[in-house]
Amino acid sequence: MAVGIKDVARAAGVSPATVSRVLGNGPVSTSLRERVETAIRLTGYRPNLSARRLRSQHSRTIGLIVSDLGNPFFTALSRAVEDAAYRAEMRVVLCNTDENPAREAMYLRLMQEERVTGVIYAPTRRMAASLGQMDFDFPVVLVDRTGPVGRHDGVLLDNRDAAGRLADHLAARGFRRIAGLFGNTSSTAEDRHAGFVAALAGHGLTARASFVAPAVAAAEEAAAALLAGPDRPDAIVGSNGLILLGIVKALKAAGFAMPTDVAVAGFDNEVWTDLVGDGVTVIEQPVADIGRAAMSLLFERLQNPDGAARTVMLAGRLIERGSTRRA
Amino acid sequence: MAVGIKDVARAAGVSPATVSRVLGNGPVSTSLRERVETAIRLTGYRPNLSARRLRSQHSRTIGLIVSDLGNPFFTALSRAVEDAAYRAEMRVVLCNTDENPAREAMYLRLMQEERVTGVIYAPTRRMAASLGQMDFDFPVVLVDRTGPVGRHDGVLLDNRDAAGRLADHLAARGFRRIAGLFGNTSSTAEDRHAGFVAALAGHGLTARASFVAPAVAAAEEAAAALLAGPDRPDAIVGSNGLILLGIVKALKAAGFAMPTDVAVAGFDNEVWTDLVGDGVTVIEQPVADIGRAAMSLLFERLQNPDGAARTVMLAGRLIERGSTRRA
DNA sequence: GTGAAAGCGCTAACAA
DNA sequence: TTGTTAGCGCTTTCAC
Repeated sequence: MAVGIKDVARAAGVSPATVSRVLGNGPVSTSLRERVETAIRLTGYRPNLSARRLRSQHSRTIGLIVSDLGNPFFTALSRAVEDAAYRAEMRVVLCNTDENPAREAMYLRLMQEERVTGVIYAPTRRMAASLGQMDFDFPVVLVDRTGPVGRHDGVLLDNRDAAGRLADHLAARGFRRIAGLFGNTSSTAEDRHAGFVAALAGHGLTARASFVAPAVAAAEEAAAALLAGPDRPDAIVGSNGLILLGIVKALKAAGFAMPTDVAVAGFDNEVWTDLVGDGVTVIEQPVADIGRAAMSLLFERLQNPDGAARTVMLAGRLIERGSTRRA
Repeated sequence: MAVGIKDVARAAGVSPATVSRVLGNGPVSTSLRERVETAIRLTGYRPNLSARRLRSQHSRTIGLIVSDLGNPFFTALSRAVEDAAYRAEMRVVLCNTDENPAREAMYLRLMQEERVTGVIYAPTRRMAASLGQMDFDFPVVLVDRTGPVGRHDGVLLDNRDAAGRLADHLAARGFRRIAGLFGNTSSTAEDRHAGFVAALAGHGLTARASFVAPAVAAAEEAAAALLAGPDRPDAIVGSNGLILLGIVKALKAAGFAMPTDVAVAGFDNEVWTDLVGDGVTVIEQPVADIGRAAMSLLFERLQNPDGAARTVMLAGRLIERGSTRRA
């Protein structure tokens, strides 16, 4: 059957404690360490992580709870987090909630049962509301989205600013009948909406904004309705990469060309955005920086559990492409 | 401090064993069960998974080791696997190796230490070669790629057939100077290469095939070289979605139009493929089916550990689009 | 149906 | 530096 620490100890002629010290880089003489290491190799011993964690009371595991792995933003984020964790010799449990609060709750419970060291978490708006009443035995760092004020650390894009710059850009290019599709599950989409509407108002323009499920199909449908309806917009904005894609698909299906018939712009510099037509104007997010910042906040919080909650805000970058060129 | 099973037992006036039975849906009278459940709620008790796993000797965890989460094929696969696991009340630990054998080895070791119930795994070609000498205490199901013959269950696209159909399609459309870029890390790319070359030979054509890193930048560079070199191909094929994207980007950068100057086709029906120009001809993989089949194989193997290794092969679907239309 | 007792595999505390 | 001992929090006998 499975070989345990005692078998290794016997094989090396030492006590289990010494084997344990070798495993944990504890103080062991070189000669014993070598004997133990050979014994480990010979027996094919693999330490049992459950036992280690139970005894040592720390899991060296961080939970990453994202809302949609089908969204390249979150896959990029995951990589950055995993990378940082790897360097810190920690494991990452990756949880995908599909913007479903029930799954979020399930995963939060799981994280508690796993006794994780910390969690990095992009909550839905609905779950963020309940987050205020919940207590966790580990620090939680929110990414991409906000939660109850002052309760958790967080890393965010400056969404209002970025959306405002998008609005300014469209207004400056002479577009006037501007519509926007925003996700209906995140604080982030709300913030982008607010920044967008406010900036347009500053130019004396009224935004035609609506909230949709942050998914390609839903956005495509909503965009098709906009295009078929009366008073067709001359520009449409999407609040994330999936929504933006839906808009572009709807345009294509309806046979509209991109800057000429309707201008398009949005968030997330996804690979396809510079491939379609003359490219789609987007706000690029510093995704890797967001992931790294979240990990830093988490580690700092572990050092200093009682400091005040901090929110790091990063700036987006406007990439102007053909889809908003003015005729 | 953290509340344990004993605290709950005390609060409910029962023994720890009874609380444990409630947790595990064991035989408990309704009245006691209710008392225990209230006590759990009142105390905010969360069972310690490490302790449960240690004692019960099963982790209810499956490991999913994929080679590139930046590849939509693998994110789609992950969803299918996670979905099936969720229904089976199992957890998934998602591991991304970035086609790096060192990371694969690290994760395989981790899976052993976690005492996972089973693993679903897309190995690099290099790691697949060493897989024959490795022994695991859990079943391994290979996905998308093959390993040592007869050693593990597996789920695969019928790659030779699919690549052959792509070749036939191009030949039938009258293309003659056909080049192909294939990934250099997977058995799958090899198989596609073989099927492609063989099918073209059947039409009396010689394929100009080369192997590149399965990533956008590498493919873009290789494609640019093909386009700039002598005897420019009239069609280029990419062996997966990332490579295909690189090819399309190179064409765009060089100012070539898609069916007219050079035809393009490849694997994976990614979202952008029907958006660029008149669409890119692709082989679509039944990704969700692949994931489900892998989970089925895994569960069946757990039931019947000694049966012969099985390989499930699924057919791809050719989607003809504008990028291979003949002038 | 319920409780008492043993022990999963390891590491931490203490002693030597 | 090394070994001995105890016990992390739970589930699983085994009695009743």
